[in-house]
Formats: sequence, structure tokens, C-alpha cells
Amino acid sequence: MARWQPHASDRLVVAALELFEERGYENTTVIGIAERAGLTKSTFFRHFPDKREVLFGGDTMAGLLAAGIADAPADAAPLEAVAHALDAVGRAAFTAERREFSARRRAVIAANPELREREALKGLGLTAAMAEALERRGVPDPVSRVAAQLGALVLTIAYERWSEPGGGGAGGRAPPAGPRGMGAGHPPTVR
Amino acid sequence: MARWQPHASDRLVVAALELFEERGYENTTVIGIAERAGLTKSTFFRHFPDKREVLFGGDTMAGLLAAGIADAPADAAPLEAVAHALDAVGRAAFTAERREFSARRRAVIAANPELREREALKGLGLTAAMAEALERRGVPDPVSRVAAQLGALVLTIAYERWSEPGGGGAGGRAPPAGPRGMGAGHPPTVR
DNA sequence: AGAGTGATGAGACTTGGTCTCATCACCGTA
DNA sequence: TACGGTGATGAGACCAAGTCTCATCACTCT
Repeated sequence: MARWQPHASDRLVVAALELFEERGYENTTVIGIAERAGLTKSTFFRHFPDKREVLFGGDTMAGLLAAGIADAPADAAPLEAVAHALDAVGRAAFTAERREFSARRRAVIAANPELREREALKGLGLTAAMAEALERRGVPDPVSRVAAQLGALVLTIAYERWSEPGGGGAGGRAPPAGPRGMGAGHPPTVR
Repeated sequence: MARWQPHASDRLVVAALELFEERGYENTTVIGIAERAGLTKSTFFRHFPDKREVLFGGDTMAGLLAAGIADAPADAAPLEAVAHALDAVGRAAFTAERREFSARRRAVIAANPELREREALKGLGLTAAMAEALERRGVPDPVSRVAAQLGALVLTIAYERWSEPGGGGAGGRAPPAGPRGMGAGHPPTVR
């Protein structure tokens, strides 16, 4: 028999999400989370640097976006490279198994300023990752930041729609065709 | 003689900024800040809801942006309304007196993740304020968000340049003309 | 068998943040 | 002149987040 129950980290995430839903984030203590997972406060902080981070663990987004931009065809325009990356993220991260969990997580985050703060910082990280990946392709500074900023907004909107009750089949493409306008040439796979 | 030294809030801000510069944010305690200001921890938390907020006090930005968008000519396009708001902010907030303080504040924030996190949340607030103000003008949802997102980026870049050693005279207009491109029609006063 | 490893537990400690109660100069009014 | 109200402050108890050190103990490798 194994000495410890497996998946300690996952158990902590599940316990935390449940407790945040039941009592709210600020009425939940780290000790409470650890106890529900059959662990202790010490172990919690061995798995996560702080209480917020238990909801932000799977941090592969920045890498996926950077890789997606690097993998875009050499002649792709900045926004087309961003679209390429968004497609990759859609396939890798917006999967059916994660949809219900993501929706619950989203609701919890939306209800708490401390968690929204962390999410805001993560968002800046994604934007910076895209801008840097574009600059590695030779896109000059202000253009790279504009493209990254627009990519971040598209990602945010896609995530919103995907984790809403009605929205989002496989692949993360938003059901209704998005509006054109604003003069940004529309890349083929992201609308 | 006055019973208390005046400007308690300002003294706390100054003390905090000095200590953050001397020892770093995480090596500075709230008690230390309060003592340098000739006050106590209790009083600190009466003036600021938490330790971070001592650097984010003058929170008129969101209101200025919303008012600037509301005040734009009725026939202004979304990006032109945003530009109108940015001009207003440039005149009201990017003043010569605040420049040195802003530069020091910026350096402190850049050096600490906890402070960057707070700043990221404030940035989201500004973007949301712009988007809402645009929607109050009848700009439909995704267009309003794109315009607000671009406005937020312009504001960020302007703030960066203004609080850098070389940059920014009165009014906050960036010295070199910004690049065109990306298809966004360039409004007359923001480049 | 015995030493090493690695995830865990126990608990002291600092600090951020909340809350309650006390203090005391100033102000208005009688 | 006296007196009660006001408002910013101080004192200190209290809780939870987060850090750190030391102990435990099944499993593994030699």
C-alpha cells in the first residue's frame, strides 16, 4: 500500500474550489483546505506558493502562446501569428474535460478581488509572452505590443464564452462569427 | 497649535515610498512606515485598506477617463472618443509636479510582484471604465472592448515614457511620433 | 540490514489586517 | 466658564497567511 494518498496537489485544488464555492474565498482558511484534502498547512504551502495560486496552477498558457507564435509561417503578419497561437491554445487548453472545472473556477475568481488581482497579473504575463514572441520574429516594439494586446482580448473573450453555460464546443472557436471592423485584417481561423 | 500634524495620509505615502526604496517592499513593515510618519499601525489602516494601496491612492484615473469619453463630440468614432479621454488625462494627471514622484513609484512597483499585481488590477479597472463609458455612448460590446484595450495600451506606453528620465514635457504627449500601421485610424491628438 | 530519499507533520515565529476600547484637543452651546 | 459632542489618533488583543526548522517514516537501493 502506498504510504501517502496520491495526487496531493490535485486533491488540494479540488478541496479549495469546493470550499471557495461553499463559504467564499475569504471565509476559507488554508488549514481548512488542507484538512479537507487530508493534509496539513505545511503541505499546502509545499505545493502552492500562496493561497491564491491553488486556482492558477496549470500555467502552460504563456509557453503555448509563445510556441504558437514561433510556429507560425515565416511570412505571417503579426496578427496572423497571434491567431496561429490562439488556435494552438484553443486545441490544447480549451478541452471538454476542463470546461466544467473552468466554469466553476471562473465564478469563484469573479467573486473575489484578491483572486481577480492574481488573474490580472497572469493576463499581463500572457500579453508580455506574446509580445516577446513577436519581437523574436522581428516585429518591432509598438506593433508587437498592439498585436499582443489584441490577442489577449480575444483570448479573454473566447475564455468567457467557452466557460459560459451555453458556449463552446471542442476547439474553443466562438459559435457566432465575431464582428469585423476596427480595421484589423481578419485572420482565417480566428473570428 | 493643531492637535495633530497635518497631512497624515501624505506623510504615510512619503514614508512608505522612502522605505520601499531603501529596503525594498517586502523588507518594510507597516509599523515601520507608520513610525517614520510619526503615526501607528492603526492609523495607517485607517487611511489605506492595505499595505499596497499606499502607492495607489490618487484614484481619479477611471473617473477622468470615463468623463473624457463622455465629453467627446457626439459624432466622434470610438477611438476618437478614447483619444479625447487620453488627452484629458494627459492634462490633468501627467503634471510636472507629479513626474518625479511617479518615476520613483514606478521603479518601486516594477521591483515587486505584489505591487505589480495591484497595478495590473488597477489597469483592468481603467480598461473596464473606458469600455463602459463607450457603451454609454452607444458603442456595441466587442468594439467598445477593443477600443478600450487599445486605449489602455496607449496610456501604459505614455506613462512609461513620461516617467522615464528623458521623457515627457507638459501635457504628457510622447516626443517621437508613434508608428502608424495596424489599420487603426490615427486620431488627431494622440500619436 | 542499513543508509538514503522524499513527501509529510508539528509547531514556533513574523507580519498583514481587523476590531474594540480608550484618549484628548477642538468646537458649539448654554 | 462649564460641558457634552466630535473626530482623529493610540493601545493592544486577536486571527490568518506565509516562512522556517526539525522530526517522522514508508519506500528504495546497495
